[in-house]
Amino acid sequence: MSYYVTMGRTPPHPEVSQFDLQQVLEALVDPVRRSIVTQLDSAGEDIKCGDFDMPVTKSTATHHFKVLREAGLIRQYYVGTARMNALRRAEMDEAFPGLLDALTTPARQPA
Amino acid sequence: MSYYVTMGRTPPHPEVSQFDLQQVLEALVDPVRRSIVTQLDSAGEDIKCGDFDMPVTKSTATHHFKVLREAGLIRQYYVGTARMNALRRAEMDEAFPGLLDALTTPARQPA
DNA sequence: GCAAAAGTACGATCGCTGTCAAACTTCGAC
DNA sequence: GTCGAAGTTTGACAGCGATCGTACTTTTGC
Repeated sequence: MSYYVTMGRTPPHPEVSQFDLQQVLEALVDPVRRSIVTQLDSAGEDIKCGDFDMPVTKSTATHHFKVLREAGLIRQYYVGTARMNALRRAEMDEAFPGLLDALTTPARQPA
Repeated sequence: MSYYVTMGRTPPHPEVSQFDLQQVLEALVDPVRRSIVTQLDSAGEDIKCGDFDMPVTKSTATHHFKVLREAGLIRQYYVGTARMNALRRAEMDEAFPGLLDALTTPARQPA
């Protein structure tokens, strides 16, 4: 367990300047992934992969986290064997003002 | 050419109370459809199907308009042989405040 | 060291959707 | 009425992406 090894397990994260609207929308259009974002937003704190409420297997969950991470929506880091997930709120707001607000705010009319 | 016939050609439109976020996002995730919405928004007036700048054939365009209409994003009506398209801005804002703003406002950071 | 826990990687399905071409319908103009 | 313009409908096709199971890796705790 060295610092180097830990870094080697840190996946790549895009910078704000690299955020792409198309990619972000493709990430958010999936209900499971949108639920992940919503849970992170309402929790207000980082959540480990295994602690989300999700109707899919672990391998599928890994896929969803990867899509969210590569779009810039979440930041992932390890704590022991657990992978923590943090919502990149401020950075998303900087790139796409109002977008996350519109999606995390409960809708007015719809059922 | 009677009033009845004209009505018979009017396609069904959902009411605001029936708008569904999932459906709206699925409509807006497609670049061609998002471009349609953007063009309507910046034009500020109704546009006929044939007057949009689109990289697809007519039959594909028909499909895209249908998806947008069924999601509640546009309202369609006939004027002669031309089918006009109106952005349902106010109704969308009522159902999902800030969503269209976030998508029609040019992004800050991204390329 | 070893086993268990937590995720990841890889292949394989499988359904959905964006696309087109071709045939058809509707309306307006002449 | 005939013709052209404008869209629609239908069927086919291709590619993508969500899903799962299985095998693998990494770390912690004993």
